Amino acid sequence: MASATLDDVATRAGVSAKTVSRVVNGERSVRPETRQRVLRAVEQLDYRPNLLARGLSGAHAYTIGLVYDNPNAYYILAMQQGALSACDDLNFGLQMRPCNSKASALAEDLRDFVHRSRLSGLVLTTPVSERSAALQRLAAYKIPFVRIVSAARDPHDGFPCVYVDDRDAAYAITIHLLQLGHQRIGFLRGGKHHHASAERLRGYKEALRDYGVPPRKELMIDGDYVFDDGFRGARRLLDLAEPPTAIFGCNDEIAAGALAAAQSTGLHVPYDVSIAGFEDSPFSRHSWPPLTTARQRADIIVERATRMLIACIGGEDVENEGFNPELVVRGSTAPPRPKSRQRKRA
Amino acid sequence: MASATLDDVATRAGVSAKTVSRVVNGERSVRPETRQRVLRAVEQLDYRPNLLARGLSGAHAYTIGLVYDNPNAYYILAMQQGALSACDDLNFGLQMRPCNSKASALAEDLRDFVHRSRLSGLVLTTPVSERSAALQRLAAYKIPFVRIVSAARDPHDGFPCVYVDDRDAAYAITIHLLQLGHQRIGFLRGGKHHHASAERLRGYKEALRDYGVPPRKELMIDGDYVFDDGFRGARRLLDLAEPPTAIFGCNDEIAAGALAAAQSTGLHVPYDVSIAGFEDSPFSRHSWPPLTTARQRADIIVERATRMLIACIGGEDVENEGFNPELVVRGSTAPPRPKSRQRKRA
DNA sequence: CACCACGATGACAGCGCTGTCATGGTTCGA
DNA sequence: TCGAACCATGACAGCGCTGTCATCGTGGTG
Repeated sequence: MASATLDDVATRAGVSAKTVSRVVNGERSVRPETRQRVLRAVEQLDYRPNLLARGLSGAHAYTIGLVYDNPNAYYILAMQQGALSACDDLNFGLQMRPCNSKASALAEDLRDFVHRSRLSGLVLTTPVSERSAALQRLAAYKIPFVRIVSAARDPHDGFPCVYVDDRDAAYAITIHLLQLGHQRIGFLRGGKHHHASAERLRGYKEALRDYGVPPRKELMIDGDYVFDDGFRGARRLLDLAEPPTAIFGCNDEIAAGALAAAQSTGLHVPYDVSIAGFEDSPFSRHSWPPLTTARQRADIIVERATRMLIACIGGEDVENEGFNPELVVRGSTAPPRPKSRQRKRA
Repeated sequence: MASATLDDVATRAGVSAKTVSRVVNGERSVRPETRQRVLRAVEQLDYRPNLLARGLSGAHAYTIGLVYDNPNAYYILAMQQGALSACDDLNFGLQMRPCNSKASALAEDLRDFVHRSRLSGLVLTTPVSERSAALQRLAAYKIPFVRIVSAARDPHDGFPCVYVDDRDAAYAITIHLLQLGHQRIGFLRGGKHHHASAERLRGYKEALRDYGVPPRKELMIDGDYVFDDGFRGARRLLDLAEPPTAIFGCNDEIAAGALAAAQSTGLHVPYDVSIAGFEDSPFSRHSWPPLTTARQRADIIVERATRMLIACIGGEDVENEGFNPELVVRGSTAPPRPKSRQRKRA
């Protein structure tokens, strides 16, 4: 009924409880032969360490925190899934924590969160992971963390991270639009305080440059990662004297807003205007037409980050790792209408 | 630095640790005067019980589990928010757990989850809360739980619950459509194994009956709570010889699918066909046109359920409580076109 | 060969709390 | 008036684990 304890395993393996503890925690100084005996006993008894006891006794609770501040439900859920799967696998607990990344006392809020539950460390997702002052403070508090950032390359700044090349994916999307024949491509930017949005903007600009298309200020519109800003931004673009023939939204929700704006104006997507998003959230699959976008496997990315964090906590050296989102072409992008038939509204 | 312990509080209040424990846990037998002294000390030291120690020592871990099996990200997130806010407030921990409600060993999976973390109890959300065989087993395992169910009235079945009157809300939505002048109203049903979907269907039928409109088999289509089924179902409805002038989707995602189907067929919503959803998820606000729907405050409902559960665990008697979703009218519903102009496609 | 360093292991205390039981004081009824 | 019943409180052990330190055996070194 009650699950096996360290002592049960120790008795069965003919060693002391402390030795079992050593094996379970992957400490070095155990003879391979002893280790084998212990592992066998662990398996036979289906032993699983009691997180409560571990936490009470040890220096930390063998539990990590997943910290997010994001309006995107699908994204958060995917991240939770990824973190949960890593934690389950490695016998760690998981605390999920929404937070306010703009709070001035962010680092202190997180510190309290960590101390209260004696957390072993944090996985910081964007945009929390981009508040560099807070990161410094967390490091000063000796709180281990792994962060997920938007960068083309390993930042090599001393903090472990998983980096996602948003620039590259935005570049690919823009190239896709250019290859379809679009020359006037609107860009709806998301969250100024998200580094990812700057990276995506960069990818967009670099693609234009490589195709010899001059960037135009009036085609780039600021906003937040929300539907309404996508809607408003797209309206502004479509009301221009010379409106864009394609719109690239900085994430799927923005793109969904743009799609709604186009439809509310009587335009047909993709015939009158092409629309692309970013993220491959269900949004992009569940609109009509479904959105061309960039697939980001948040679950896999966060699972990786979680494993890195737990390795760090265990004192292992870890290497930063990069991910590339991939282009997903769906029905919301098509070649522009020939000039003569442009701007015809239903 | 390190936070205060029971002993610190005890010393300050001039009592034993056990007495502080009694006060903190709301046990009866403490003199009001002593209680006051202790509470003052607790406040002064900003004492918060250590969940790890509590769990290790006590019969349970002062932590509850939130169990869900739902494809709807917004819904889950809202529920998490609600549970978190109650737990934070009451010094309980929270474990969030997706699960497979169709698993035959559901009760045993949950039991293992509870035992492994020594959870104090579970909040069961739909459809997990509707697997009555599993509920019986959980009760037999002596696992406390509070469930959220779809019912017009307190079920009085001995298990505590929060009940949501889906029937009533579906009735209101259908009446809204009838009052606009619709006579042929399609119904896209969601998840057969969700009791809520049966309740919503019931509300739909009862509204038709009260308006003297005969229900028609061919206008009610089965499916799951997913976009694709909404899309396919709506296509089937719109392809009928005499298609409906309004479609009621069993949740917002289904309705979004129906919306996409209508648009993909060249129909204009709401002029050619009205569409209503259920749930008030961002989906319903972020489509074009935004969806008429029924607002369900999942966060508030789950917060209430969580408080009930914790009260139960503390040995208090609790009363079941009901919630009514409310009708939200948006742009996706309008009077049907006059007969002569119907079925004109763009 | 004596000595030391080091690797492998175990004994033991204690993390912060609650459950159990004991204690002393008070109240109540016969 | 006395004992039973009861209330308020405290002493103490122990939940399952890890950190610290002690112990023992081994191999290398001068």
